[in-house]
Amino acid sequence: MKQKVDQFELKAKLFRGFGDVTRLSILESISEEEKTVTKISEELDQSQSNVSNHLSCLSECGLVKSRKDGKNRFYSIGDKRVVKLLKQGDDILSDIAEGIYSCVNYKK
Amino acid sequence: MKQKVDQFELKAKLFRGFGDVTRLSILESISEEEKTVTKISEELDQSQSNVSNHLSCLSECGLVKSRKDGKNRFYSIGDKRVVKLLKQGDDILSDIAEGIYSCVNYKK
DNA sequence: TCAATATATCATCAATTAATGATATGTTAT
DNA sequence: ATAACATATCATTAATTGATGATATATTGA
Repeated sequence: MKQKVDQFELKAKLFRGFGDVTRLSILESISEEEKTVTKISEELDQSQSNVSNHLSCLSECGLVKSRKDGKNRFYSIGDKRVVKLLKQGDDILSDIAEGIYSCVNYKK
Repeated sequence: MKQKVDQFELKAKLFRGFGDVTRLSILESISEEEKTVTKISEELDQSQSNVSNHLSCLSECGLVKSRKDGKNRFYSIGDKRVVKLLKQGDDILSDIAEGIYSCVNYKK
C-alpha cells in the first residue's frame, strides 16, 4: 500500500504539470511546433523568467525537450503521449465544462 | 485568443483535480468500486472531513458521482474517460517517473 | 424521542506554489 | 572586446490551496 501511495504521489505530480494555466498554455503552444522562450512569453503575455522557470520545470520532468540553436533554445513536447493526454482532457471537458467552471474550490 | 485562454483555464482546473495526492488516491480508490466516505478515509488514513471536502469538490466538477443509501453515500467515478485518463497517466509515468521524482519545484 | 452513525460544511491555519524583479550566463555580430 | 540579444537562475513576495477541528445536518434503530 505504501508503494501505491508513492506511485500516486508521482502521478499527482505528473498531472500537476498540466494543472496550471501558464504551464498548460506553454504545452499547448509548443504542441504543434517548437518555439523559443521569447516567442512563448510574447504569445502568452507572460514574463520571460516566468516562462523560463516553467519550462525548466517541465524539462526536468521530461514533459518537454529542447534543442539549442545559437542564441536560441527551441522547446517542444517530449513525448507524443503528452499531446494525446491533453487532447483527452478536451474530450472530457466538453461534457463537464460547466461543472468545472462553477467549481468554487479553485480560483481559475 | 482570449477564448483559448479561458479554455485552458478550465482544462488546467480539470487536471488539477488529478494533481493532488489525496484527490488522486480517492479517484483511484473508487475507480473499481463505489465506496463511502468513511471507507475511503479509513483506506487513505485521512480525516473524514478532508475526504468529504475533496469529494464535494470532485462531485461539483462532475468527476465523481454519488448515490445515497440510507445513512451512507456511495461515491464512484462519474465518467469512464476519467479512469482512462488516469491509466494513461501511468503509461507516461512508466517512462518519465525518474524525471518527475527528481523535480524539485514540487514537493510531493 | 434520543443516541448512534454517517456525512457535510466551514472558518482557520499552515504549507505550497506562481509570479516578479534583479542578476548571471551564454552567444553572436560589429 | 563589447554591445545586443536570448535564456537561466534565484530570492522574495503574494496568492492559492490542503488539512484540521469544530460543528451542523441527516438517517436509522432502540
